[in-house]
Amino acid sequence: MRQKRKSKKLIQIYQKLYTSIGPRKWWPGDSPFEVIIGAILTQNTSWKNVEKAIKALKEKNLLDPLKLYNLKEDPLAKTIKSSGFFNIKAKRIKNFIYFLFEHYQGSIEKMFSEKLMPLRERLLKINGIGPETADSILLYAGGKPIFVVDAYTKRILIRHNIISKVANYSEIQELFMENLEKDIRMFNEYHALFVYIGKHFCKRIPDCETCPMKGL
DNA sequence: GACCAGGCACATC
DNA sequence: GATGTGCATGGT
Repeated sequence: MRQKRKSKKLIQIYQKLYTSIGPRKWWPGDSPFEVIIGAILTQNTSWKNVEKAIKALKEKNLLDPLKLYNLKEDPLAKTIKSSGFFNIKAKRIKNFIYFLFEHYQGSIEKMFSEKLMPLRERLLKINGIGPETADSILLYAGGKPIFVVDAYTKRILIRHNIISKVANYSEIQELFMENLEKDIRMFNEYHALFVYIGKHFCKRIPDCETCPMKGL
């Protein structure tokens, strides 16, 4: 498909999803820091289980960079137990916190004052932060124009014959970044709408008949 | 009781 | 570089 057609197609899908489903108001969270912690906790995990973990952190008054800096890994793991993979996620949160203090004196604001791509490269060097987590942090916590790709995005695009089964993260991301305006608001909604479609229609056993993307 | 969920790192070939 | 596996809880 030529560039212009691709771009038209992607805009068409977005408009269909937005008009039939409406704004998703993502990311649920009271602060950029909460969004970052949520992004790590939701790795291969249902959001319901993540919400419980975040609630537990709030109840212990631990949802704060310095508090987490001073908290040992073991009590952190116990607190986020409901999110699954709790030992490894406790490590990943601590890795991010150490990064935040090492480079930005623990300030989320200072971190996000960095330019998009240099910051993305730095985030990706943290053990436990991969492309989806990094991009979620950049877009939903930092308000930066980057397109987030996830398992739902890939599944939906494969089923609509827009990408091949072997397409990797950066190929899928480039499809959107190179064919759409770098519009933060749209990137925010677009990914959230894909998650909605993935959860409700484009499941392992898909429900294509009532799916808003039917025919696209 | 199997299967899945808003990934990632690491081992092995 | 591609493919497989461990990490773990809670909902359907």
